[in-house]
Amino acid sequence: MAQELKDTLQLPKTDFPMRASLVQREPVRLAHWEKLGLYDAIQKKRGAAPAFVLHDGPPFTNGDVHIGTALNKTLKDIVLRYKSLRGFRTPYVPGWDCHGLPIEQKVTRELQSKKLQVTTTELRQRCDDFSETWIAKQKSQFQRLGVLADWPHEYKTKAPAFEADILRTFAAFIEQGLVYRAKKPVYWSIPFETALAEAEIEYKDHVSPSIWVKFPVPAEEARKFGLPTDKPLFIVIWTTTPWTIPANLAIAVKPELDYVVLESLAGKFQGERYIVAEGCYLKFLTELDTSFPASSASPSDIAKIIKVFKGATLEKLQARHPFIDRVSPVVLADYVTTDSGTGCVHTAPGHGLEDYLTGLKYGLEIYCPVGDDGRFIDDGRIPADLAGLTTLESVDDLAKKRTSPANIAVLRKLDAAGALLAKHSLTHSYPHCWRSKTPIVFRAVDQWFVSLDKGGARQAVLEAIRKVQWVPAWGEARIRSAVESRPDWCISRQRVWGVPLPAFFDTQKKAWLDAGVVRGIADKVEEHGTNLWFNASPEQLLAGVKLPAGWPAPGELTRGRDTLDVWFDSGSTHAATLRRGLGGTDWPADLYLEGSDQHRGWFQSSLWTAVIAHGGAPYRIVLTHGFIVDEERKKISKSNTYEKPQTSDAYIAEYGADVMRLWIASQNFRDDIPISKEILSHVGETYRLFRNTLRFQLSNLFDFNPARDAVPVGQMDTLDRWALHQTAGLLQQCTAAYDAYEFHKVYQLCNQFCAVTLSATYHDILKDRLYTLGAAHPLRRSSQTALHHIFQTLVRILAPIITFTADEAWSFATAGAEYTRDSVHLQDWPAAPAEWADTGIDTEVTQLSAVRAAVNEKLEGLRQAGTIGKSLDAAVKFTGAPDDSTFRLLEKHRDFLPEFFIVSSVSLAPVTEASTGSGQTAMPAINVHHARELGFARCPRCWRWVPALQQTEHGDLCPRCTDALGA
RNA sequence: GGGCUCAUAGCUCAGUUGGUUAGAGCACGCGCUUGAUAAGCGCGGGGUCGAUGGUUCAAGUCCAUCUGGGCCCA
Repeated sequence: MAQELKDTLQLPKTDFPMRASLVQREPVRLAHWEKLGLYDAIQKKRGAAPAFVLHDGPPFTNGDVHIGTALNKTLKDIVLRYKSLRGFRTPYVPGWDCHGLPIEQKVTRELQSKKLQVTTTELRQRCDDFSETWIAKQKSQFQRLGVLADWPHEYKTKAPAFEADILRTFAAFIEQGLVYRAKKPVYWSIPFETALAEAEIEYKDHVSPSIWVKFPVPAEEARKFGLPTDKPLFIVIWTTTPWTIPANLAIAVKPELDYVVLESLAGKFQGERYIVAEGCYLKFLTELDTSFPASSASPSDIAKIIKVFKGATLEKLQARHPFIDRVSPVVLADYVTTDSGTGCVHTAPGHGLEDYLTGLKYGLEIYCPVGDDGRFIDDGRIPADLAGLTTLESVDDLAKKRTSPANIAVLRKLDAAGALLAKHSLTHSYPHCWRSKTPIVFRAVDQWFVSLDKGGARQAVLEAIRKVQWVPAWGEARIRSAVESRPDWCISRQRVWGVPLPAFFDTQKKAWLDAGVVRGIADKVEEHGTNLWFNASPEQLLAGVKLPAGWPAPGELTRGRDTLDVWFDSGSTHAATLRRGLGGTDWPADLYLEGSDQHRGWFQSSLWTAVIAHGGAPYRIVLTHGFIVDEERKKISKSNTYEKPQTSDAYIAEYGADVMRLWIASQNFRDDIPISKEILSHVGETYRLFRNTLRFQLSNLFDFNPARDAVPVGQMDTLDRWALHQTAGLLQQCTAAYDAYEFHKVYQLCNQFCAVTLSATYHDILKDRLYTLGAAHPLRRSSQTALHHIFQTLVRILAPIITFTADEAWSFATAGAEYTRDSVHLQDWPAAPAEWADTGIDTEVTQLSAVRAAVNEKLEGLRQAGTIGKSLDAAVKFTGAPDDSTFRLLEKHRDFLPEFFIVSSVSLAPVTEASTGSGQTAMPAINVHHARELGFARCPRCWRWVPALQQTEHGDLCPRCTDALGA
């Protein structure tokens, strides 16, 4: 009997499964899209539309896609899918960053472990293979995320055409006279006679000499700077690399630090005065006199402070080198500390990066009297007896903890000059060559640089920055400070896996570099790749290239061995893709979207190359995201407890792509982006909310054909019009959020909309009329019309984010099947007709909702007391003043109230004498009872309690159900 | 150490130009329903708005300092 009645209801029906099974089913949809040629179909559809070009920052091709990279690619995909729905043509050419040390190093280490010796060409080939392998893997991992892209037109920085464009960009730099050659200190391996990168350095304990050296301050200098002149005055420095003393060109002090003139009162240095930082003088005294402070003597017994002053006052004081006849001026540097040494730092611009930068600032020579072989060069400026001595500590030296010949000789010189105040041994962490295991030296070698100020380049870049829209806005300050503070760009690397820097050298080792020649070589590279540079002779390389006047004959030249900084590769991506119009792109890009670390990286390298070579920024908008952190907001790679999965695939395998995409959308990505099991499980809940919301709508539209059954908005029911009004609001707010790239707002808005507006309110109320009315009842059709519109709106709002699920729901809605030839991603962004908006209805329903909440509160009391179960068991009675606004509103919608409150009856009792007095705004009093108490009977079909049932062939039914059955 | 940046319920987010008892969804707890059912509904508890000091009649909101994160430098 009950079953028979149930069969007369219009119960929801759909094949759209409640369970998503994303992990299993997403790959099937991917294959379906592949078959449809979805990317091409979207491009074709928008073929004539204005373009929105997002230029892809290429991921480095040396490992699996990290969750952070997945975040980046997914954000790009969300942006593009949204823009595409909005009607833009959205070409997306993905890129791959292929060159660089990490790959070269991995390959080299692998070769080493196999004890293989290979040629440069072979090494490069293996790097190429390595990169290619990861490109294939990463590509499938990106695709698994649902990233839609023009994979056939992808760009690779190692592709010959791309490499040629890098060289052409470089040629533009040369042409403008920005490229020059100068020395810069690098890590240097003496046994291999090669520069090393940071990654090729191993830090190990090392025993070094620790020496205190005094630099005389001539009396006339002391006078100029207001220092006492009656006794000998020295500035004291400390170092652990005595061999760099011959290259000393300055002494650095910290401007805001206090310094003292200290007079020695005892021992062999009695009567001498030393300048050291105040914070260092006690320690310094300990070094001078080993009996202090172990003895009972107080510091004041062995030294006294004559004067105290700020470091800044010493700037440009000219001290003297201890054993070479030249000055050593005092310079100011912020990195000076009192942690070790004397606060007066020995500065040799040719032997240290900080020293080098200070040297540049003060116009000091980048002086390096040490050759490729690690030996002092007889340059006529260092003492002749030092020439030829090596700075290398042999394996034997290291074993016996002996120091290098160069160190020993310099120590002797210092001692002979009376400049050596103290000498000890110090065990500290020191960089060693990863292959020879010997200590490295810091040594200035010739490098190629780009002048960033010549021709006003820096100003032009700063100007270009102003014209770009930075999101968030602080990005502008960040890149500005990076651009303002960066020194000239060192573009040469002593590496193999990269684009060769096409310079030639004559027999005198003079460098030859010319824009036209570089272009000529670029043309050859475009055809043959850069292996040509490593394999061909200079004659072959230059064959057919017009040499500028004055160049030596090709036969007298050798080719340079440097490669270009990989930032030059990445800085050329816009030229090699957008300017070539690859995949239908244009220059400049509308959008660059990367992590905030790229302000100093790719955003900057791209900006310099674009401004210098092409006169403007390569992007109109730069959007940045933060970094992924764990539940404690610590960087994910530092998670200490256990090895957490960090690859995209590991998360996909557990949650599926749509949940991961929804997680990404849920986060305000401008800040740090936390990830944890808890967060993902909450996102999973929201995913189910969205899925079930769509499913409810789908399942209740099973018999609805919009062409046949749709009700014009003007004839729709009040509640349905309210729902449309709400939907219009949702659409308007979500559109604004998408336009501002604030996807987390879309997430919050949709969440609220689905949970509150729909599930708890609209859908819940609708069930009665959808299920129990006759199929074609106008009210039922009205609601179905609204559901249809809402579904169409919601599914498209969600489509850029949960791409798989939205497409799946779309297919069921339009074709009644899991897959169809059409796709939600080929549709247009929804539009809310003006007639959807009805502020009057919205205001009234909002007011009624407040009453509904109060009614629910009362019902809960009955439920807790065990009087009623479902709200349909209840009858509600309002008692209030007839002129009360709420009461009047209730009267106006009197017939609609039972349905709205989902109860069986609502009665309104006006009380003429306002018993409560002044209660103008007071809610009418609410009384709830079981409908049975009114003598009502329950209709077995619709479960509502009514005053009387009627006999029908289906048994006793309420009048409405009788009508519905046409009985 | 420096530059930029973040800090509101267990989680993710709102909090307009400083103005009543700081909001939402989810999660959690207690029920209901069994005609969205590995679903749905109702009610409820939960925050001294990172800390301290200041400006103000009034501060989550403005200022200073600090603490703890993040990115980039050193």
